[in-house]
Amino acid sequence: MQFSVRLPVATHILLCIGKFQGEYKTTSTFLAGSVNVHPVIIRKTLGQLRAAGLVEVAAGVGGAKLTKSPRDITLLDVFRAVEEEEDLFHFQENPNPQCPVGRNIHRVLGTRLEKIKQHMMDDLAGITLEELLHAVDEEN
Amino acid sequence: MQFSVRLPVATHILLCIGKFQGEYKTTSTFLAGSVNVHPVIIRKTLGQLRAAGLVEVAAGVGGAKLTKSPRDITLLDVFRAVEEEEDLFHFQENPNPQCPVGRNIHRVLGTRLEKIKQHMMDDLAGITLEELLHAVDEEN
DNA sequence: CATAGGTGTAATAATATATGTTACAATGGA
DNA sequence: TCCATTGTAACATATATTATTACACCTATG
Repeated sequence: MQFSVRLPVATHILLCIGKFQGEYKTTSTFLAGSVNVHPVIIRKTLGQLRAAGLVEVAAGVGGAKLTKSPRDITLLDVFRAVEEEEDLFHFQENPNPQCPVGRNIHRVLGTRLEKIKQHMMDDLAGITLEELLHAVDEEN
Repeated sequence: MQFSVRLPVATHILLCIGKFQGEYKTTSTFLAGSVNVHPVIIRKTLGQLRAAGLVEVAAGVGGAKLTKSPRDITLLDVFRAVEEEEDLFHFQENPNPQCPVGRNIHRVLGTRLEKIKQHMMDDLAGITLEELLHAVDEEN
C-alpha cells in the first residue's frame, strides 16, 4: 500500500513552475513533457493547486505561475491540495459491540494512528518548495 | 488515499487472541465475529502473522495463540507482517531526464519522503500490543 | 474579428488493488 | 471414522487510479 502519485506529480509541477517562471511558458503540455503524464492529468492537478490557492493559471493564453514565494509553500499545502482529508488507515466497519475488543478498537487504535498521521503532516509542513528548488539545483 | 484495513484488522485479531487466550478457542470464525469480516480474511491474515512469527495456529483443532508476550509485539511488527515493503508515495516513472527537475525529482523528493516513512515506522514501533490491551480494558 | 494555441471538464476506458465468497483438500483430536 | 477447523486457490465484486478522447470556452495576436 502506498499513496498515489499525486503528491509527487503536484510537487514536480510546482518545481517546474518555480524554476521556469519567466523563462518558459509552463503550459500543461510543457509540464506533461517533464513529468511524463498526459496533459489532462496536469490540468486536473493544476486545477487542484489553483483551488488551494497555490497557483494561478492563465485562461486562454496558457501557462501557470506561483501565487506565493516558494518559501511559503510547503509539502503539506501540496498534500492537502491533492489528497482527501481522511484517516491514515481504513477501519473495518461495524466491529462486534458485544466484544470488548470490537467495541473499543476504533477508539484505542484510532487515536494512536491519528497521532502518527499528525506527525506525518508536521513533517510535510517542514519541507518548503524553496528547499526543494535548491536541492534540484545541486544536480547531484 | 489511505492505507488498507489490514493493519487495523490484524491488530484487532492479535488483541482478541491476547485477551481471550485460555478463555476461548480463537478460531477464524470466532475472530471473524468480532472483527466483522469473512473468516477466510481472518485465515489469510493469520497466515501473514504466522509467517512473521507473531502467532501460532493449531492445524486441525483450530485456534491461535501469541508466540511472544504482548509487551514484545509492536504495531511495526504487525505493519510489516501485513504490508509490502515499499515507498510511502508512488513516483511517476520516467520523468524527463533533459529537464533539471525531471532528472532530480526522484532523488530530491524521494529521500525526504523516505525519512517521513521512517518516522512513521518509528512511531508504530513505539506502540505495543500490551499498551493496546490495557487501553481496551479501560472500556471508555 | 477570425484563428491558433491553450484551459476546464466530462465521459469513458484500462488497470490495479482491495475485499468478499465459494470450494475443497488436508489436519488432528474425539 | 467423523467433525470442526485450517490453508489455499479460484473467482467475483467493488473501488480507486491513471490514461485518453472529445469538445466548449477563453484570449492574445495577426
